[in-house]
Amino acid sequence: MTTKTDNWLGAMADHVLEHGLNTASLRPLAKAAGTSDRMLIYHFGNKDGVIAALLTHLAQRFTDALDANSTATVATHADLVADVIAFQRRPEMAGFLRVWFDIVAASAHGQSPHIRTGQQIIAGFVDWIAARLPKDDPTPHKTAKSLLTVIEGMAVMDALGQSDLADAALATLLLPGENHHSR
Amino acid sequence: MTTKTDNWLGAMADHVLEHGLNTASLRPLAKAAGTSDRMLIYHFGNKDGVIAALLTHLAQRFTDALDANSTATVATHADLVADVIAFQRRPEMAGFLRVWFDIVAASAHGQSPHIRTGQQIIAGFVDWIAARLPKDDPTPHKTAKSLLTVIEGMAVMDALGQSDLADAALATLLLPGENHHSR
DNA sequence: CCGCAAATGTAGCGACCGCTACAAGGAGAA
DNA sequence: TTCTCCTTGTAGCGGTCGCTACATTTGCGG
Repeated sequence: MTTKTDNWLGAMADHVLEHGLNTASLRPLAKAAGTSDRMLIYHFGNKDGVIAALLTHLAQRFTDALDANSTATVATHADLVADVIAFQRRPEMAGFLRVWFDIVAASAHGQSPHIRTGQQIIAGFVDWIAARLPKDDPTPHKTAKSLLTVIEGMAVMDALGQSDLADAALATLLLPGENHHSR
Repeated sequence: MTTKTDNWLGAMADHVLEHGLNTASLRPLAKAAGTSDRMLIYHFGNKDGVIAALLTHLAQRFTDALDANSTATVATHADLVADVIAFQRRPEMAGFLRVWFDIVAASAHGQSPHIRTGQQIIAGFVDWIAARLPKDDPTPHKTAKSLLTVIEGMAVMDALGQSDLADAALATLLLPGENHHSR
């Protein structure tokens, strides 16, 4: 059964996806959940408890969104990365991207719950990518990590309104033909 | 000559590099600058003016830090990226990284001054990389954009405490030998 | 010196923050 | 019913926020 606090978390997550995580405060969160700040403190202990619960809920939501978009395996690394980027650029994913960079920024400031959630999301993302890699990859997990790093870099460029720069990276890095210098 | 507000900006930038940009408020900023919130509002109009001035100052500082670290050209893309990452991982750059992700997060939320500053920093960074590329690169600017995208992805992984993941990406993406699937 | 405008200090406003004291429901056990 | 404990509403505390009204000082041109 879904508990009352679970319902709250769903509504609060919607609010956070719309308005941001790091600027969220108790009274607006409570209003979005149809309750009061008094109750949030009562059931989660303090604001940190609310944020921690929200973070795990959001991580679960992101994993679910990935699985719901579970495409078949693709032929090339470039195709896979292009698919993921196209997925991230869908309008309904904009909220996730906003919250994602809120998490990354908080992690850069050393906030432990955010770091843990970020690692959790990364781990799920790596698995999801590895499962969709061409079957002949001898080290799919390692390949997935590399591709995800590129994807994150492209997401940064997208956030800065530099999607063209992200696309250039995709073309240069992952398409055969032009290649790298040896020593 | 350096104006009074310039001195303020330097001190406020120090404060922001230490304590974060998005959580900065007027009174602590003023204290760091040796003045009062009253004066910040008087000389910059409002808080947005203070932040905007701080953003351009910080962008200039980052560019200066890059130029001060102006190494010679390197032999391979992997070497160049590895150098940049080693540079970003130096302890004295930690504040910049924190502020950088504050800027990225704010950009993801659509805050125009942050987006503009982010683009400015990216542009300077691309130029800096392009100038250090092996001389035989036919399209150094384009190559620099791709490498910077990887660097940003690695920086995200670093912020999340996943430096090993970043290193794996560097090894797989930019080292010759193992390579990519064709269609 | 005077006059005046720029610069600065002091004090505080109204709003929001996280959180808490206190009392009142509300449901189940005796 | 009555007792008890979990839950909830009301009200407000002390603090910080961005910002402003008002008075005072400072420095410069005449």
